[in-house]
Amino acid sequence: MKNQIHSYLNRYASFSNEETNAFFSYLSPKTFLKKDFLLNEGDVCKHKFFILDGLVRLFNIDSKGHENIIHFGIEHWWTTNWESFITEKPSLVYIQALEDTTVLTLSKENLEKAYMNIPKLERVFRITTENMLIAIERKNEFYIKMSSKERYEFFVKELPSFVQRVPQYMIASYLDITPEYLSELRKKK
Amino acid sequence: MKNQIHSYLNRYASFSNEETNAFFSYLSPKTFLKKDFLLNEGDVCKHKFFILDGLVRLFNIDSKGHENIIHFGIEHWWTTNWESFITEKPSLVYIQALEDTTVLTLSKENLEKAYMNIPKLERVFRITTENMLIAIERKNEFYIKMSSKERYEFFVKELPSFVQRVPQYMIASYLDITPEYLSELRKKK
DNA sequence: CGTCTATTTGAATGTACTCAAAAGCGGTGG
DNA sequence: CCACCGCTTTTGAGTACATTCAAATAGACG
Repeated sequence: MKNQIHSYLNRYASFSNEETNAFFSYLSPKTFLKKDFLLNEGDVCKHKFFILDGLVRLFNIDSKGHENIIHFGIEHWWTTNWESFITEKPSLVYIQALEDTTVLTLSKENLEKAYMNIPKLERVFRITTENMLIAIERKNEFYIKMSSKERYEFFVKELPSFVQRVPQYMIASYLDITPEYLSELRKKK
Repeated sequence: MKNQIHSYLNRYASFSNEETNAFFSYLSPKTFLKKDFLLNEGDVCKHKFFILDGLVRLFNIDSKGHENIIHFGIEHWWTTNWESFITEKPSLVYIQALEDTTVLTLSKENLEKAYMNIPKLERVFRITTENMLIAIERKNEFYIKMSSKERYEFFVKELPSFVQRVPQYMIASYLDITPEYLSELRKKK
């Protein structure tokens, strides 16, 4: 698990073992059971989570009481509510484990310390944030142009493991399709 | 114009006049006439542009020959094709001036030099990239939930200056509405 | 004033949603 | 091991939202 962190850091700058260890010391492992919340609506999101094992969803509940899934998170991904984490305002979303999930937590406090002690980290996080930006924009461009059917087919093709692990109505929510209509689409195909 | 840059840099770290000047020396002004392209599809995007005055659009052309506007850029905003700029792959999009536009260009080469000479810049760009990420996610969440009508009303309310300066069919494109339907919506209202 | 571009209008169509109800499926207790 | 309960998925009818295509009208600019 330290390996994963080491290779993550060394993608965009070179870190000695000491530096990796220093960074690692800011992280602490935590386990959530299925249905546990990593973050509740209304709370300030004080951590980034590096998922070692498991699956989470980030969602909100709208004025009609409907859950809207915004992201999934899976092994080897960082997940957090960026907006709340950065602005330190109460979260509008929930993060919930869909399976028993083990994470490394990185508190905002520790992250700031880490930036101070290992300035090279700024570069790593600058670059990985840029990459996320690209990924989000690319996803948007695809999704906006696609019909519901195409979105679903794309999802199945790109993320087959999610199709196995996530109930269909949650996939529908993520793709902004009603569960009824997704069911129809699957039949037609 | 150096003021704008100075205040931009000092939002997230403190820069001396010397450092600001050093950064400024990496920038070079350039003027584009209305309809000129800052970036062509197929070219690698080698610059970030800080818009001093004017208005640009970033768009692609889909398989049916339709233009799809992805972003607008306006005074005091940075604009670029992130994906091409970062990956150095040919751009899938165009950036075009909708008015006569003056920018400061920052080449990727110069930006890398600047990171080397003024490491604090990593922090500034890390933070501003995070802020962009938040802005994009927030926009998505809003837009996904909104009907065409709501999207248009939101746009008019949030960005009234664009409504003045951008032709209606381009606003339709940006909001993913056909120009015909946007026309209807405006009538109904 | 004429030409080119942008906007509006209208009819027909398609895509996706709502609501209600039925069917399927998995786990739990008897 | 079966029966039941709760949750997920499917089915179907009716409807709303938004698109396509074609054509008319309006506006901007030389």
